Amino acid sequence: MPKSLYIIDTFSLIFQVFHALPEMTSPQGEPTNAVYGVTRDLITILRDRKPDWLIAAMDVRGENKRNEVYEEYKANRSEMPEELVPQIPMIEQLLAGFGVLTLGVPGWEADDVIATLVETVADQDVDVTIITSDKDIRQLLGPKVQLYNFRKNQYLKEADLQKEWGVTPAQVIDFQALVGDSVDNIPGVPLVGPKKASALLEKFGTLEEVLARADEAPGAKLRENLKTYAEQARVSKILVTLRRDLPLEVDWEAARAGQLNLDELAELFRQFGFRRFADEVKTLVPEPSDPPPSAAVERSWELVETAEKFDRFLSQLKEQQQFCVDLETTGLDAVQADIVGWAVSWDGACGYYLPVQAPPGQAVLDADTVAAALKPILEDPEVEICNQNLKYDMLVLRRAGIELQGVGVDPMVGHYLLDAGARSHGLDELSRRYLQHEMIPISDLIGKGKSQKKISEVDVDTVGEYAAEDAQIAWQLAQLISEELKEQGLWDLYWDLERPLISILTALEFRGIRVNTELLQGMSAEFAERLEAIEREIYQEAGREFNIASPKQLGVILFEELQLPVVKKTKTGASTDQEVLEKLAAVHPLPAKLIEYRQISKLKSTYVDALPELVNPETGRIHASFNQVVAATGRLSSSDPNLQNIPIRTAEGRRIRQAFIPGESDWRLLCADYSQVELRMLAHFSNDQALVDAFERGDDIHTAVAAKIFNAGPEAVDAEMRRVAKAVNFGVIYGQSPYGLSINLGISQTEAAEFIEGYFAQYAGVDRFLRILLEECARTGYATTILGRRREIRGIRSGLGRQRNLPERTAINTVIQGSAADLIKRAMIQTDQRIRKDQHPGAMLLQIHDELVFEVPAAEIESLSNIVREEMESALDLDVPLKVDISVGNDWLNLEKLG
DNA sequence: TTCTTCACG
DNA sequence: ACGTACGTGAAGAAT
Repeated sequence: MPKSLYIIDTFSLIFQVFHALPEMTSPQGEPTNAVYGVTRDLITILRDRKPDWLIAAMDVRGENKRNEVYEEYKANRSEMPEELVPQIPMIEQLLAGFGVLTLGVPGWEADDVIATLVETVADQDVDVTIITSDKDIRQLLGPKVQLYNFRKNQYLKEADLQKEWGVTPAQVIDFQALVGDSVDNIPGVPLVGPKKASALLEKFGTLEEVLARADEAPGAKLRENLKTYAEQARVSKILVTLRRDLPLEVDWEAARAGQLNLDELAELFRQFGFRRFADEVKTLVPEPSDPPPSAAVERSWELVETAEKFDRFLSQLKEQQQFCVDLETTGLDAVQADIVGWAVSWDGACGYYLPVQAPPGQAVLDADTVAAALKPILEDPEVEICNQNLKYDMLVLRRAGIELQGVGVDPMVGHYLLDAGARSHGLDELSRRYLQHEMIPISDLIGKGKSQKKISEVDVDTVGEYAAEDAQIAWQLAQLISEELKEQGLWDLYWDLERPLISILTALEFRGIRVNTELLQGMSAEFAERLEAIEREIYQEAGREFNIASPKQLGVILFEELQLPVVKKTKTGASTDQEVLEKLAAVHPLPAKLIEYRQISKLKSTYVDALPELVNPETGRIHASFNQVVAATGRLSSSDPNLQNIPIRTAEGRRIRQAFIPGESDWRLLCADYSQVELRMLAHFSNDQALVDAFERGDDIHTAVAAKIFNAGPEAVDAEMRRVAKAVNFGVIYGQSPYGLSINLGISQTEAAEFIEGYFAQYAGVDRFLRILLEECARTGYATTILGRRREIRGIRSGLGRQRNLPERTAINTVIQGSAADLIKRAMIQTDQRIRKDQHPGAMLLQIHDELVFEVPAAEIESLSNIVREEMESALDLDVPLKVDISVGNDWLNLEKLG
């Protein structure tokens, strides 16, 4: 059986699908029709053709070599359509996800790459199919080479060429040289089209023969042209001749078709909004898939399970200034997990595993002995320790009485700075990406589903191999990512900001926050009663019982049975969200009750009932996670539970805050929040005089802006004017559109547009800043914050209208939100340093984007408040003052403002 | 697992 | 003509 090679003429395919398909957009609003078309075609090829190899030939930027022969070559090519430009990188990601090898040679065209590939396999038993609509490539046709046009679903073989052009593949070049090509601006010979070219070549055989015997051609004008334009025909021939000898190294293993990265594809499809492809691609992976080639470094590992081995290990470890520690533990929750074993590596090549828990009959080290021996090393600030997600290990160690000091490079956190928007910063993904190494899945050890084993029940050899691999790979990644951080100018941001934050977050999570569970249980009972009462009223109004929590069933009640109007739709049906219910409340009593039900039920299930479940029985406190690598803007996020979204906006919800209390009765909570940080950032960046002045005077910023846009004195600003100004202020930070503002304020789009115009007229500096921001982002491809944190943003248009698309809004918001995140991170570090230097008993408990919460002995409120205010207000030196408001109380609800 | 809804800055 | 502020996490229903 001959093998089959499919080669995609990538840009030919892209242009075809782009023009064939209607406009489509991703959930983010980026155009996706070409991406969609390419996806569909790739799936079709892999599913229906099952090629052995699949290669995408690309044009690569660089001086086009054909221009050296003929300046005008492709001179009349128009620019790529605007809607297609952002789709090219998306398609590149897609090809990578499908595991399609892409090949290109700078300065040469995809056609030449294809010709070279065809030449490379010419003497082998390989059938080649080239996916293209390009006629130039017909010169490659042969007994084993065919072309395929996807849109026409049409193959073109050697024999078809004879029918269509009346020439043999060997004559294609001469044929095109005579005919020319207006698309590529190849001149050819005037008066000669396909028909005449075909006739001439049939009679004379070759171009040279045609030119030599021009006198024998029919027609006076034709004879003259063949002589006059002989040289032009020869140049044309050079232009259309594809190079078959480009320097091309083909990695045939990488070119093997069907090596899909399903995780990556799933993520891409989600991003692009291609729901139906997700399942389809799963069927394309041959089962079982062969593991890809292993890492470049030869790795080995040793089990350290006896006292003698441990002594030898320890003396070696003491020599190391840098190493990686990875703990295997009994659980995922770091503040409840015990150590099962220690994996250590200091060169990526050799790894060690020290078991302290194992199945009966297997030798282990004594847990306390190991911890005691390692403690001084881990607590030596001169020893640099790295690991993937080091915060986890630090938390487990804290519980074992060890406070790790020398935090080095955490590849996860480092990678977050390199590519904040990456789908994953996980070890598996980084290993694939940086080391081309597929890691042992944890499920190989403990299985999955309900038959999962505990890791302490798995034999030490199996766990050891797995654990040592983790430590070794993390060590290698730490080296590679350090280098890349340095190359990209992100090292200082890592070392001075994110790295110290790892320790701070560890301490904060370890400490946790005390919660009054009795109070919450009381509220739960109260809410339960109220829900029952509202439920009865709802059933009465609806005329029957149904599941109120089901948007689908509720839709039936509202829009079919009660015949209320559909206000807006979701993907799956009529929307029943709060905005809709508020509108419907005007015409029926039921929606108002639904709003109340939803509110109480949300509070009960998400907070009142969930929080007590998360109280750690050992500490009586909640130890939430603060994640450093989730938010693409640089913010932290919180989970298990999310303590950054505890209700405050409604009186009913705010009551939940009463349950958050200091750890001791004579302690208090102290909350410090930045006043208007994002608008201050905007003022700083834009240096807009009016805005800066307002902050320097200490004006209420919304009132000041209202006065400006309504052209009134500040004393004349009423509540309504201030409300409008506040919405406009928020809008600026988000890259507002008149539509968005009109919805927010409940006014017409025309009015909204006028407010926006008014704002930018008064604050011309802001207008200028935003234009420059977008211009820079379009040029560099990144939004960059005040401390140099970067987020890749694709799809910024260079035209600078005020109507902004998603990438533009994202860019604006990322710079502002991200800079505010930089600010508070630095404030956390400064404050933490001061607290430790002054040996202050106060402790940081929470960070909520622009706010820090501490607990402090009542007697030390003033001292802590001074530290916090000073450090927060001086964390960055901006062109506007920073203002911090501080309040103190016995719980998180009843706070009184200080000073 | 995905969708809808809603809590926060 | 279309869809529309930025960034998160969690619960419950539907798939």
